[in-house]
Amino acid sequence: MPRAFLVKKPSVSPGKRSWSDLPDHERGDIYIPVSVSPPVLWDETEASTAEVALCLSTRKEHIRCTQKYTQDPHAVVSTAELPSCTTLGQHPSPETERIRSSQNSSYVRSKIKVTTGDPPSEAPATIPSMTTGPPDAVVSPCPTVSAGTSSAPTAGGSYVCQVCQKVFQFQRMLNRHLKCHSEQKRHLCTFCGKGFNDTFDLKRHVRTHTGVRPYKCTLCEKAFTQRCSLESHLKKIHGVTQQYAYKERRTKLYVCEECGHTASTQDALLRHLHTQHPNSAFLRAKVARRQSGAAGGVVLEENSLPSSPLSLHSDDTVGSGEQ
DNA sequence: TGCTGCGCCGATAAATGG
DNA sequence: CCATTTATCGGCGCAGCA
Repeated sequence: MPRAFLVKKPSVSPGKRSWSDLPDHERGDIYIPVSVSPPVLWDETEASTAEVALCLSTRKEHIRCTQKYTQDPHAVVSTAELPSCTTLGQHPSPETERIRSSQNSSYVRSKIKVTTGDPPSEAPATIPSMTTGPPDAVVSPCPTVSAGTSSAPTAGGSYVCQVCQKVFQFQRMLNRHLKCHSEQKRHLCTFCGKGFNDTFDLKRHVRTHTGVRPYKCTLCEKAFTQRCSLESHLKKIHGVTQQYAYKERRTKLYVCEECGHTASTQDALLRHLHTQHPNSAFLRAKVARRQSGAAGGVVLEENSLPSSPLSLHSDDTVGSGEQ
């Protein structure tokens, strides 16, 4: 999908970022952590999170740590052999908390994409009130309000975002798009406090903290957090181009975010979880969801914490595969 | 049965480090 | 400069709900 509507934004050195010096609208979608505390879902049998801190003390150290084990064939093959820094859901030690807080200033960086379509010169952090759109298009409401109150599409059959004037063919596309303008429904990383509009985005991000790298190169020992990174590596380093049709879905990989273990089927992942992580948040969430479904859809607070990476597990690796 | 939200995926931008 | 990492966001499948 071409992204011609994307434009570059002047880079800002993350190490020099001073959030207090920036107006809200320039902070973009970087969440300013208020109180980031992980849920109490700790597995006492797991190793100390001090090792996490050691791995995450700086970005450089973090990379060194993850690369060290990703280049170690013994480390990447078996999930149980992964370093403890890949384990989620452990009680944060003071050291870990210190590292996390330090990361807020040195690790998080702005990656704001700006859409074209004649947006306001200074995109405000708060969504402006609705303005008049093109006469033949349905105008989106303020994203901070309900995104589903637009009427049916007009003869043009288009839905227009009033923030950036982008046009969508379907209302649900517009609703989805409005999230990127909204301050609501942020999914917060418990490691660094960064916010995301999508749980999957948060899940991917958390891998940068945990060291989980599900996508492993079969030709060398490198591993990656994102599939596209692996495909890029295969193409550039090994000259292997994946043969996929345009928009063809790759084989789904079921990832255990507890340790990075991957499975080709949901059943295999569940077996792994039952044997290796019987107290995992994912399994607990699965049980809780079953119970909540029986109780009328009440979601347990523990599994609905938006800031918890563990909360991802409830719909994470299973996700659509469960659907 | 259609609508909607959620989650996943992929394309791609941008930053980083060797 | 290039490989890699990380982040953003549109597209889409699926399940739940009215």
